[in-house]
Amino acid sequence: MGERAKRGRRRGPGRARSGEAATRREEILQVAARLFASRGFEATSVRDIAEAVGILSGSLYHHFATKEAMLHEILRGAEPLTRHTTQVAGADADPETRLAALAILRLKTLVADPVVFGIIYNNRTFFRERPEFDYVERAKSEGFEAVAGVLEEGIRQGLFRADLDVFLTIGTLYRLLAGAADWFTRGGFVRLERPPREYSLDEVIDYHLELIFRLVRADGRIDAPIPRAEAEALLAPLEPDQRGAQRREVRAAKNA
Amino acid sequence: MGERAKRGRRRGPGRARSGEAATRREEILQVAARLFASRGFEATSVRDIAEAVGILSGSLYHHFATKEAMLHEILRGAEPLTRHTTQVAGADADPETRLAALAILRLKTLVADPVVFGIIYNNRTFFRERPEFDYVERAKSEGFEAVAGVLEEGIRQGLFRADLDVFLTIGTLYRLLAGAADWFTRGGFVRLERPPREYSLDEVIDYHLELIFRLVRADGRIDAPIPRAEAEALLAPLEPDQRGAQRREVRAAKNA
DNA sequence: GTCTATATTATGATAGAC
DNA sequence: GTCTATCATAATATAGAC
Repeated sequence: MGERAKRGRRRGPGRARSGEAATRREEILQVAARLFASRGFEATSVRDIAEAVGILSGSLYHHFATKEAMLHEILRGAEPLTRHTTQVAGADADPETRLAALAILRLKTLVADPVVFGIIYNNRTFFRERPEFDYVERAKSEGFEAVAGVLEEGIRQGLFRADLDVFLTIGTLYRLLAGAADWFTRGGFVRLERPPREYSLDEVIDYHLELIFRLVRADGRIDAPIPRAEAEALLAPLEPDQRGAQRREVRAAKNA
Repeated sequence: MGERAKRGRRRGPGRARSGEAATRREEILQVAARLFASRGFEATSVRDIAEAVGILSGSLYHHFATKEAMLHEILRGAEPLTRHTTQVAGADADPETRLAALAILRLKTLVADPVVFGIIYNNRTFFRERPEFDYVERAKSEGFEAVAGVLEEGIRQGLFRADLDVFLTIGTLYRLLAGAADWFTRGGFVRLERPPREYSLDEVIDYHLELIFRLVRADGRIDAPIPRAEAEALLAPLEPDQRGAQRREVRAAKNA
């Protein structure tokens, strides 16, 4: 009957963090996603989700066939990153600009949707051993290969160090940015005696661009300007990813 | 007797993977630790552990009061790292050597005991929200402060960049090394079309030292030699950490 | 030190009333 | 779309025999 017809409407225009969900179904997904991200998928029970939504566990099965089905649907939120990564890697710009754009894209996207990417990050051993979820890994390696192409081009053009280990570097960048986003978003995995000041996403991006370019650039080019503005321009035409998420650009983190 | 005697003796004296356990209790702890590391603490059931040990779940409670008690005991394996970090940070050597030593110490230790540190890394949200486990975070921040002192001294001496953000940098280093160790130890979180070659721990250490020094050093000092040998010398007098773990020094990883 | 047996609670999931 | 009620299974944990 009518209830299925609503599925088409994924999201309303303004979807803040825990914000308004267009449909009941979406609301449940958001609540579940937050729990999966913070406690882990397996550690979250169907009853936890139901309770957080304010209904009984049995009622969830009116909306979703299984707990896993919820997760699959939540994970679709990660698709744009893979698509955008391939787009940017193949864009018409010099390798430095593309590399910067890829890093910014990644950091902004992970931070813009901390719930989805937190789930991916924090449940990676789970995803790795469940064949039903191997598309998660596949998406990652797709982006990985695209970035490799950019690095290799930069090396050929003499922009990046000839002795750069492309594979090690991309792996490092991915872990670096995932860790940074995780830290920035959630704030805090260390309680310090001298609590540090807060950081804006902008500062965090600059810090990591500098790190990346120091690591990657050929000798003598280390002081060249980092093409951040050009990189942002490359990203501008991309479909606005997680709508509403961008607003949080000036978030801050208290701990490390 | 015959029928139940079989069950107990699942494994002979030569027990696969992570080395001989002196006592039954230790053997159980090792098995449990491996499961906690790979599946997560909450996702591992007492029955899983018992089955892997070769006994019934009820029998575990002869050795341990609760599942959490096992985890607490396993986590004690992480104490040496904190102790050694403080020692090295306060050692009599220039800040560059100490910084290199701290990075090597951390990477080697995480790799030498991937099970314990894998548990810490992969269950960090769990630890964060359980007050009974907050000593895990406290240990981390203790090391954090020690490393901060080294960086600050290096800045004062003009070895490191004056504009270096100490807090951001240490957080980044910690995440970087934790991620690297996780990747190196477990091999693989991406399946690539062009599978990369394997890496020795030595190469991985060199790669990260170079990254760290490129990030941290004052302008003009980037080509100075990295004091790896001196750093290793600083580490030599430390008590040999997890017995038997050192042997695996030349492990390799297939994926990223 | 392990077994058998069991208590208790929590889990994912279903059926049918409203 | 939610509730009530329930099932089957799995969870952590215990008691006492051997």
